[in-house]
Amino acid sequence: MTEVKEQNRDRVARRQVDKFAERRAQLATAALQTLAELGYARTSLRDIAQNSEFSHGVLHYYFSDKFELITFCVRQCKTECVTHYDHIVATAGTAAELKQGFAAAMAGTLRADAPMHRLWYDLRNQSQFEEAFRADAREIDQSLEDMIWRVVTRFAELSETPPAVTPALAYAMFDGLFQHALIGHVTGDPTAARDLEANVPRVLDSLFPSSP
Amino acid sequence: MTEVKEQNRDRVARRQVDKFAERRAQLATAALQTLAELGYARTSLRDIAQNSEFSHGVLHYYFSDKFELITFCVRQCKTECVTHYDHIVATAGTAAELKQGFAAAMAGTLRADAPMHRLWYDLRNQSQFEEAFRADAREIDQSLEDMIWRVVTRFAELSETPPAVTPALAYAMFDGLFQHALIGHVTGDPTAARDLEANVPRVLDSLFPSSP
DNA sequence: CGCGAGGCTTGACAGTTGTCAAGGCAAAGT
DNA sequence: ACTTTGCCTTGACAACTGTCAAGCCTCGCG
Repeated sequence: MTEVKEQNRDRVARRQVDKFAERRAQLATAALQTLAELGYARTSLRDIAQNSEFSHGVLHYYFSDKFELITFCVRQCKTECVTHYDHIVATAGTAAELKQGFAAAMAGTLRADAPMHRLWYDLRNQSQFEEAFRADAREIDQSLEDMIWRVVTRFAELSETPPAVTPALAYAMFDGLFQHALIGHVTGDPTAARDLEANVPRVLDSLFPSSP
Repeated sequence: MTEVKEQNRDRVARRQVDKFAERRAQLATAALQTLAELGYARTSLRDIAQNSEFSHGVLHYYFSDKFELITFCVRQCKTECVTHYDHIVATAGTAAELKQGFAAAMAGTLRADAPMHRLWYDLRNQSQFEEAFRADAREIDQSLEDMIWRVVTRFAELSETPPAVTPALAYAMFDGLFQHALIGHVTGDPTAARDLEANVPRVLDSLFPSSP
């Protein structure tokens, strides 16, 4: 009896926790969409609420303050960003295939998720001014570096050449490449994605001691 | 007599124009300092005025609105950023000297002007959200690209090897490199500047068809 | 000397922002 | 049927923002 009661209470509690987490995610999605559209500087809590189906008061029911909301958003942003290239690494059978697939994936996400990416750069920049964001931004940056490094090392395996750079350097170069393509793409350069797709293989090659 | 009068009036007018321009520059310097410290998102006109020796009303005497002030700042930012490497290009006598001088200059300005640089990245990011900044950001970006390209072509001359990349690609890579070093430096990584100085030569070499 | 204009301060305005308390409403529990 | 609980809305608050008009001070000119 008491046992049954407790079980019920547990189940209810768990359902509530799930629902709570679900709502948080839902609101975070609305927040991400708004942030990606307006940028960090111009996004208010009311803007975010208006982009969801709730009123502005809800945000303080699910998040303690604006920082917690945005931090939560950043973490969710990570999930969307990081997993993009891993299946390419897994499925590519040859070095050339990996190279081309990687370039195509970068150009693809540039075209498809440009607002998301510009938001990521915005938030990473904010972390230079706002200490509260640093830990999360650093964590995401690290997992992006890891992701790039998985591509590089897999390419090294397939082409049987050891890479000539550190993970950090490889990431810095691809990130610079991508960011410039993004700026071009967002500001209306129609060839930005194509140029990126053409440049990624060149940069990837340059990471290895060329011996022709 | 009328001639003398007119000459006087002209001189007075010119002096006023000079004084006007001087004050604008002075206020822009205060604004730049504030922006570099707080970031675009958190800088108000009152913050800027408090960082100068005037009151907040002055800003609307010298600038029509906030956008004009910040745009003016961005242009002034350019002047400070762009001229940094040109004397290295002019004075270097050998390829090795240029390579080392360039790396040292990058590491030096990273250490000395980190807040300025993070502001530049902030503003360039804003230009992805705020169309009003795009033209100026693009212009600065272009002159930075040109500056990098001067280094690269000079290096090509001195080492008698043609570069294997486009100006845009060269700029993207050095910019990525610098930006990651900046983030590291600002967020407390003590080796960021040293790593940058070590990596710049590698990247510079990688821009040329290596033939060992 | 008076006076007009330029340069700057002051104070106020309307709008926006993050925050939070009071309350409504429906579903679950008893 | 009554209460409790969780979820959400509403409305208000104080602080802050960009903007601008009114006025003060000072300097140079007639």
